[in-house]
Amino acid sequence: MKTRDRILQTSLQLFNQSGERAISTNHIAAELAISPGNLYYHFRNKADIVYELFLAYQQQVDYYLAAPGSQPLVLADLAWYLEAVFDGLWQYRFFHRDLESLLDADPRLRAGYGDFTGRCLSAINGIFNQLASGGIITPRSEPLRSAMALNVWLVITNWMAYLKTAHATEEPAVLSLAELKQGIYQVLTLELPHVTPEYREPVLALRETYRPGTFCQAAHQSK
Amino acid sequence: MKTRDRILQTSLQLFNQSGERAISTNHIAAELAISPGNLYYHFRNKADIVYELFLAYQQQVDYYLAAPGSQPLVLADLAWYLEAVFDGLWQYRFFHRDLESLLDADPRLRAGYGDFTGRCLSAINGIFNQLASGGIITPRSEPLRSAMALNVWLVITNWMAYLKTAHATEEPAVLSLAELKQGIYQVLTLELPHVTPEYREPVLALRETYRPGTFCQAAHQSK
DNA sequence: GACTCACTAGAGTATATACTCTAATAATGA
DNA sequence: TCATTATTAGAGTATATACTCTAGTGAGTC
Repeated sequence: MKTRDRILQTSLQLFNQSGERAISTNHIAAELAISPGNLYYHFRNKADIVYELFLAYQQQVDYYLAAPGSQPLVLADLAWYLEAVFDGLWQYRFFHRDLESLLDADPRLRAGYGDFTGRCLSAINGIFNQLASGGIITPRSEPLRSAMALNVWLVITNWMAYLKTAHATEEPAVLSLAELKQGIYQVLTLELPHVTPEYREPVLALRETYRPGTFCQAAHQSK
Repeated sequence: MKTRDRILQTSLQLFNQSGERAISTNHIAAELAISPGNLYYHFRNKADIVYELFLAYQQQVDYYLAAPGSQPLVLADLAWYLEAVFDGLWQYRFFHRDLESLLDADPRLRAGYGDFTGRCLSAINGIFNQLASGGIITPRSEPLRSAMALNVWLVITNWMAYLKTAHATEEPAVLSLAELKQGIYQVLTLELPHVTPEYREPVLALRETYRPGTFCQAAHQSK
């Protein structure tokens, strides 16, 4: 593996573990057993590493959240979307911790992240739309759908911080992918009132899969 | 005003402005035109300042979110609660930015914040309960009410980060209390499906008050 | 064999950070 | 009055951080 890629990989791992704030370029170099000079040969500065990680994050989420087109969605699709988003969130989980400082340090990142959020929101909106076509949720007016999509986004992106700050007993807080995915329970709680009567039972059953305390993560695959 | 209080006040102001990460004890001392030694005479370390600010934050929110007792609530009460919570959030807005690092730096804060969140969640839960008594929202089972309360909390505590990261055009992002309170629009969107038919119109009207883009903030006072 | 060039080591720099120490001054109370 | 205590200034320390600079090394090419 090329040094440049190893730097990205190790940075991501250390950032996820301890937060970007706590990890210096010297830490990264030390972990890789390379010299700081070597690291700075491959990256102009720390912000460039973060930015490149953002691009990878963005690419992954964009790919999985690709517009569902115009075909109606079935329930398994909903589960699949949720799993995919939480997977992405998990892999780049350092990112949503003090995002504000990251954006303050890099205007490219600020602009890129603004666009990224916009695409995510309209993707969620589109998914709502196609879930309505599939008869799973009742159709809503556009402004309401947008506000709902934003709420979903707010719950998704804040769920991890909640777990690591309000719930954690350990010091520092550690987290597993399974715990993170309990956030899906919260998202489905959010959508529940909008589910059509005939789909209420199946959605409740799906939701139950992610109930906090339940540590069986069934594989929800489709598509 | 006593130096100790001036340190707290200025720290809060600078933290809110630029984030705790970017503000050193030397910055605080410089802003106050006192010596670093003087600052450290009043506070053992930076974490102690943060902790004391947390105690004030906690006290304020606890006060305003005090259990609504057992009397039913009217719509104005709901508006009042939302305004109060967002006011508290605004006044100590540095806090929910990289909260994780703050908790990592101080075990007292971690423990205190865990309890605090618990109290907030059960307060929200209780408010739901009394809104149901007041005929404003339809009664729900306890587990559903808890999950709803958590979603409300997640939206509230993440709304500011959303504004400052996804929406901001300036660099660094600045924010006004009025913009922040547009988060109430999101919270009411969340509660809308649970509102009883007879209260749907009034709640929609209240919600409209906070619609993003609308910059008139009517004073919602009661109690 | 000389030359190039991507890559690497490692010492070093300027600056910032959290925090300490000593000595001086102001307030207080007997 | 005078001693005690609270408060302050200001220089200083140890450490960390992001980043730079120079001097290579080794694999390939003509």
